[in-house]
Order: sequence, then structure tokens, then C-alpha cells
Amino acid sequence: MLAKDFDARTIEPKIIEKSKKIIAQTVTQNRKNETFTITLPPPNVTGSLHIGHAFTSVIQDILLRFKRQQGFRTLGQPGLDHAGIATQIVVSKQLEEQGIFWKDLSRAEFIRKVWEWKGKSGGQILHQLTRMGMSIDLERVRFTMDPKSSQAVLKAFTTLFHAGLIAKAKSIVNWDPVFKTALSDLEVSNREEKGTLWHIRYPLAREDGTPSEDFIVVATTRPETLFGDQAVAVHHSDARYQHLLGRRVCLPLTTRTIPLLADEHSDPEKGTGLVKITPAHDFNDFAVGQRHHLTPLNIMDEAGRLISPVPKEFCGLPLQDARKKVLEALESLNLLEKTEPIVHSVPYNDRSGAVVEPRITDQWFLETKKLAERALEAVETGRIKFVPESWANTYFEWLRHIQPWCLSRQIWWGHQIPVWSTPDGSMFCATTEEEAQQLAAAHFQKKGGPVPPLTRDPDVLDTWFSSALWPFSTLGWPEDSDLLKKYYPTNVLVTGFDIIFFWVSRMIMLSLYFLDDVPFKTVYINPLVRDKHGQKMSKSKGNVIDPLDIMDTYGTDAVRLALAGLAIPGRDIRISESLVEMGRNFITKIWNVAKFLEMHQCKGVPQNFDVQQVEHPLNVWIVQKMKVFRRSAYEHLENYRFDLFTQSFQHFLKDIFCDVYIEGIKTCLAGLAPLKALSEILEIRQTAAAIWLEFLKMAHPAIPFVTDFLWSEWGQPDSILTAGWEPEAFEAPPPEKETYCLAELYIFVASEVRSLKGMLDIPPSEKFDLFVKTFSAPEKTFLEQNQNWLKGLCRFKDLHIVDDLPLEKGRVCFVVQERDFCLESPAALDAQKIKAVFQKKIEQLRLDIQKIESKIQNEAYKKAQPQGWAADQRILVQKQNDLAKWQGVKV
RNA sequence: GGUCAUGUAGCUCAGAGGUAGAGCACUACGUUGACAUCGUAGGGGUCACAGGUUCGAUCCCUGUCGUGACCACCA
Repeated sequence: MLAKDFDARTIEPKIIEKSKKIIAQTVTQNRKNETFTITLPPPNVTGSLHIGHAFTSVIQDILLRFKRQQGFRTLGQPGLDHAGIATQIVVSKQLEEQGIFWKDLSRAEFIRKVWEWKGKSGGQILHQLTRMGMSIDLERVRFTMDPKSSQAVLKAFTTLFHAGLIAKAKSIVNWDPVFKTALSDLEVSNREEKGTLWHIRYPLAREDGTPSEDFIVVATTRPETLFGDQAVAVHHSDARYQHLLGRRVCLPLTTRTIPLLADEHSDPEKGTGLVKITPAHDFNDFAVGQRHHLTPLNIMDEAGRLISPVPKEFCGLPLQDARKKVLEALESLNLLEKTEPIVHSVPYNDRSGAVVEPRITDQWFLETKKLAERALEAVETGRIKFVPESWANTYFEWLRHIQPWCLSRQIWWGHQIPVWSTPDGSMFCATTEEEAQQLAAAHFQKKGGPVPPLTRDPDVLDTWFSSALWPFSTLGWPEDSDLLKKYYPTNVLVTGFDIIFFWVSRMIMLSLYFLDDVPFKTVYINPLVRDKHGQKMSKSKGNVIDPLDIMDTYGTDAVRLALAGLAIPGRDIRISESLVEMGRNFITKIWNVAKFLEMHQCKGVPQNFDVQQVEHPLNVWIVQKMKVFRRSAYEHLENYRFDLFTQSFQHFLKDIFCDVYIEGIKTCLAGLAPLKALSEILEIRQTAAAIWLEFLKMAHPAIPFVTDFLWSEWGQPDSILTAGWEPEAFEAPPPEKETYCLAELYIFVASEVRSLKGMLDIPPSEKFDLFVKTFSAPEKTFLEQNQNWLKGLCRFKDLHIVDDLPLEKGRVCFVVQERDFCLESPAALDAQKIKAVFQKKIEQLRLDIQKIESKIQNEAYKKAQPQGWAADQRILVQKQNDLAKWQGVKV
């Protein structure tokens, strides 16, 4: 006997345990020879499951389970990302709590600590994913820093290096002065902030370089960088300053003079039209500097403090303090003309919270232009498909304007760059130090000198570099492995739009380069999860929904159902706890259906049963409905419409299976049916069981736990994980069959009767007699034979099939689908109410008729769509008949 | 400044060139042995606005307005 409720907490762990084996097996063995692969986006090793992970995981798992059921050899490749900076922060903080400062450790010691930490507390998220029901084989977990992945990274880097695509260059980069490392453009996010625009006087220089009385005014938000100024620029067209071009100005607080240049960068509309050029600390100024051959002057150290050649009294000051002091000094010299509040955007590193400072340093860059061209082509030609398609535009846009990728980071945790150099600046890139030694030996032998000592580049690679190799490195690349042959390219990538640039495009670029193939065929971009008000979830806002918490409260299936139901092809979705509650309610509904079926011996019925052979009208009807719904559910999944998928099976269970079928068969099963109907009861039990099992299979990808549990309860020998439900594998009697049509018709009649009763305020429990005017001989037979279940649906006491329907006291006559009915209720009926209800019916019909008439009177419609026109014509006739009958009904 | 979305019931959102949908909320009724984590019934929308294409537009096209996201710029 099933318990009163579905006890998710007890059952879920058992199902997870039970499924492990089959999940692992079906990677390599299943009914079909074809494979289906999803490379799961590797979460940070420091990560803990949040609702965003939960959402994207559910989508991936639905696909995995669906394909596994269809017989594919299904691989969900799990893994973890070493998350360079993020992990370094977490571990540093932990060490600090133990009183250890990472700076006091050697690099090797620190890295050992990180590995220790990973062994103890890293990767918890994988177990959380399993709790979500992710059907992945944890034996296959890979890590971006494991030996195989590291090998792939080395191979990729050296190959790109020797192809001339990776090179070291002195260039301006985004610099994080807190972490003291370079960042890629993508890691910088701008925030609008209130700031100040300071108007500073730069005196014009006399011939001898001394300041004159005259000055120009330069507006800036960053006065402290003036020490790095190498020019002041004005637009060619700006008439105000033409006469000054070629003059030099004195740089305040210094003894230097700098030229006044004409450059298009300067915008006459902005500030004073004069802009100070600081090539070492501004991306635009760097470009201006290159155009005019200015030497960038670095005035900032790695921690963002001012350094020589800045005047002594400013040296060593952090930027904020320097700014104050500079302004004071300018003020005292009367060089500060005015201050103006403005709103401007300031670049931040989200991870450290530091203001990012552009700074010139030596960094490793990957030349991406060529790679991007092929990546563009792969999507343009349809080799890779974005779902929804519009995201391809975002992808195109970025790749068309791609900049070199700054690969190097000045941190310790990550893949160290495999380049060794000698003091003379020769560089040797190799996958091992020995190899680098050999290269160096060969190099210096040619020159005839001894081999100087080699030093490895201290930088590590951007975390996204190893991520970019992930789909193929996890399958064994650079080896020509079996996995790679069978499971590559992968089928679908499921991810958020926020990492189309970071990750998606880079995987495509490098896969095309190294394997001459796309990494995946479809990119499904899932919407971003927000709270119920459309706000981003964040701890500071306190609007975070913790998936683990709500899984505890409502059960995992409920959470999965809520999330899958939200998976619309849009931009963002809103989740609230009440949605999960509704999900839980549906799981309860399933549970109650199971209890009902069990109670009525629909469990353990013989299974050698062909649904095509059913005869009872309700059985014919439900089999047909199941056929329709499983087809649509299947198609929704094929189309990545997880929302419609969950809707379709929920609708099937509640509105079709429960409200009609179960309500209908209740009377048959309750023993009210005549004894001759024993075989009929058996057929009902078998059909109910068959449909029930079909339903469990169909819903399983979204709600694996409850379906798996009940599947086993129903004694199915094979796992639900591999139970297929392809549309073509389920046949039903043709829908034109008379039994089906009559069932459909009288199910509709029943709902009309209930509706009428409701509108007339007749209590549902009130027993009444239903009279039907004979319509046709087969219909009469049908009614005679199917009174019992119709009684269940309409709740009448007796059914009378009559030739005439005289209006008598206590009777209400009505019309459904050209048929005359009459119900006789013992309760007193309110004539006014009846009149009002009937009036409404008549008006609705009139309105419908009007609309259809105007439509079919259109000759062009008749010509263009003869079939639609004819169908409308039939509907019109029927409506007109109904109207005539309604108007004839006496109250 | 550029790009991409989006506007449908009180709320959250589906939808299809041919009679406007669901869930929640709301109203009324109901615990008859699957289910109150429920059931039955009901009310509620000029499908943002203006043009165009079409026999027919809420749907396709153009424009306007509103909203959102991303990229770039930001002296």
C-alpha cells in the first residue's frame, strides 16, 4: 500500500543510489548505436549550488534523460573549473583565518595549500547536482587542472605559440591593483557613479619652457594621472583652439612641457574640448599616443600607487590619496578653475571589487581575428545552431569586433605559461622544461655559445583558456581517443547568455582550430533566473532562493517542475517559492492518482495487453488522448520547449486523465456496473495501468524521482531511465472511430451539464434526472450502453432517452450540439436565473454566428481556403440550429 | 551611439494568419473513500499606439511610445 504522501526526503536518496549503475552503463550501452553528449558547464570548484545552476542543470538533465530513454548512449560530462582568481581568494581567506598570509608562502607552498583545500572542501557542488537528480556519472568527473586537462592546455598553448598566434607584448591592459593582475576586457564591468569633473588650468609655455600668464583649461575626472600626461589634444575642427596648435603647455606640478596636438579623439562637445593625453593609463590615450609617437609614461605600480617620475611628495600614495593631494596643490597654485558634478561609469572587477586601472605591462596575447572568422562561419552556415536563434546576433556582434585576448594573469593558481626565457630575452615554448632545454640548446648551439639559465614565465593562463578546450579535453584530446571519436562533436551546450563571449565563442574558435570541427551542434541559451519581481538575486538584497532549502521543503521534483515550466525561450524568468509550491501540488496529485489506481486494483494487472484493441468508449478515448499528448510532449522536447513539455503532461494528467477518465471509470469500477461487465472492468484496469505507465515515462525526464518510484511500484522490470516513449511506438484506434467521437461528444455534454448546474446554483450533490431527445439510432444505443460512466461525469440519477421533451414544472430544457436535453431537479429553480442564463447563452451564440457569418460571406475566403470555409460553414449551421433551439426553449 | 529583445486578464506568462488561452489571484458552492497540497462552477482582455500587406492581422511589415539586456563611449 502506498503511503499517504510522497515522502521525497526518504525516497530521493534511494533512487539516486539505485540509478547510479544504469546512468553509468548507458554511457556506453543502450538500444541505439548513436550517442548523445552534453558537456556540462563546469562550475567553479569553490561553487555551491545556486538557483541558476539548478535551472540550467534541470534543462540539461531533462535532455539527458529524454535521450537516454530514447535509447541513445548518453553522456553528460561532468567537471569542475579551477576558477583561478576566485579560488585563490577563497583559499587565501581560509589561510588568513588560520593566521597564514599567502604572501608569506612560496608559490609551491601556496599551490599545495590550494590542492589540500580542494581535496577537503572543493567540488561540493557535484553532490548537490546529484541531489537535483542530475543523471551524470560522477566517476567521470574531470577538473580543469587535472593532469589530462593540463596536458591539453600545454598542447594548445604551444601549438598556438609556434603558429605565431600567441605572443608576448607590452600593451595597455585592465589592471586590478588589489589582486595585482591583468584582466581581460570581459572581466571588467562598468558601474555608473557620481563623480566630479575638475577643470584644470595648464599654463601655456613660453619659448624657454617657463609658464606664461595664459593658460588653457583641461577637464578631467582623474586629476592624479596628470603626471603621466604626454600631450593635450584638441579636435582638428575646433576653431577655439586652432591658433594654439603647435604650442606647448606646462604640465602643472611638474617642470615638464607637453605639446598641444590635433587629434580626432578629442570631442569639442565634451568638457572644454581639450583633453589630456595619458597614454599609459587610458585606452584611448594609448591609441592617441601611438598615432603621435608619444612615449607612455607609467606612473603607477602594481598596487596602484604613484611612482617615479611623479614628484617625490606624491610618490607612494594610493590613487585616492594622490587625488586629494593633487587637487590641494592645484588649488594652492590657483590652477583649479572649477569643479562640476557628473555621472560617469567606472570600471570595476566584480570579483575583487577593485576599480580597474588601465596600465601598460608585458602580457601574453592570443591573436583572435583569424580564429573568429571561422567561428563566425560555423554559425552563419548553420553548423552550429543557437536556440533561441536571436542569440546568434549577439555572438556575431562580438566576434566581428573581437580584440586580442589577454591570456596572462599575475596570480599563482592556474596553468603556468609554458614558456622559458633566457636573460637575453630568447623564449622557448614547450610542454616540458626538458623540451624547452633542448630547444634552448639547439638555439644557442647555432650561435655557438653556452646555454644560459632558463626561467619559466611566472604568469598563469586566464581560467577561460582551459575552459575553451573543455568539450574536447574532457574526451581525451590531444590524444586521438575513443571517446573523442564517438562522442564528439557534442550535441547540445546549455548555458546562459552572459557567457556567450567568455566561453561559447572561445570553445568554437579553438575547437575549429584544433579539431577542425565544431564543439557542439546546438547552443541552447537559457534565460537568467530572477526573483519574482524581476530583480537579480543577490545575497545583499536578501532575495536569494536557495535550491537546496526548497528541495528540502518541497521535494526535488517540485523544484525541477517549477524550473522546467519556466524555461521559456526568453531573456529572463522569475521564480518564486509559490511556483515550487504548485510544483509540489502536482507531485501530490500524481501520488493521489497512484493511490486511486492501487485502490482499484489497476496495479498488477496482466501487461500483455494491446491498447489498440480496447472497446470501452472511455478506454478508446483515453488511448487516443494519450497518443496525442505524448506526441506533443515529444515534439516540445525536440524543440527545447521545456515549458510546453511540462504543461502538456500536467494538462494530460489533471484535465484529461483525472477529471474525465478517472471520474468516468469510478462508477464502472465501483461495482455499480452490471456483473456481465467483468471483462469490461478488466479492460479498464488494464487500460488505466497502461496509460498510467505511459504517463510516468513521459513525465520522467522532468520529475525523475516520483516517476521512478511509482514505475517500480507498478512492478516494471526494466528501469524507467531506459523506457522509451517515441510517438510512433504508441498506436491508438483511429480518432474517426464512432465510439471515440461519441465519447468525445458526451464528455463535452457532461461538462455542459455541470456548467449549467453551476450557473443555476444547483448543488453538485443534488441528484437530478437527465432527459435526452433521441438523436440517431447509434447514438441511442451508445447512451443506453454507457449510462454508468456518464452518470459519473454528469452526476445524474437516471437517464431517460425520450422522443419528446415536454416542459414541466421543475424541468430545465437546454441545447448542446444540436441535441435537446432536459434536467429535472427536485430543488426549487429560480425562473429569473434560468432566463438570465439562457439569455446569456443566446447572446453568445448570436455573437459567434455574427463573426462566422461575416467571415464566410467573404467570397475571397471561400476561394482561397475552400476547406476552412466549408468547416466554418458547418459550424455556422450548427450554431444557427442551436440558436433556433435555444430560442424555442420555454422557461 | 550600436545591437538584440519585449509590450496579451489584477499578477506571472503561453499562443497561432481564420470564434482570445493557462496557472495564480478573485467570487460562489462543496469534505460523496484518490486528492483541502483538493474539487466544481463563475467573473475578468479594443492582445501598447498608428499606418501598411491580406479576403481576413492580436499574429507578418514599417513607424511611434514604453520596458529590459548587452556592447561601445564616458574629458
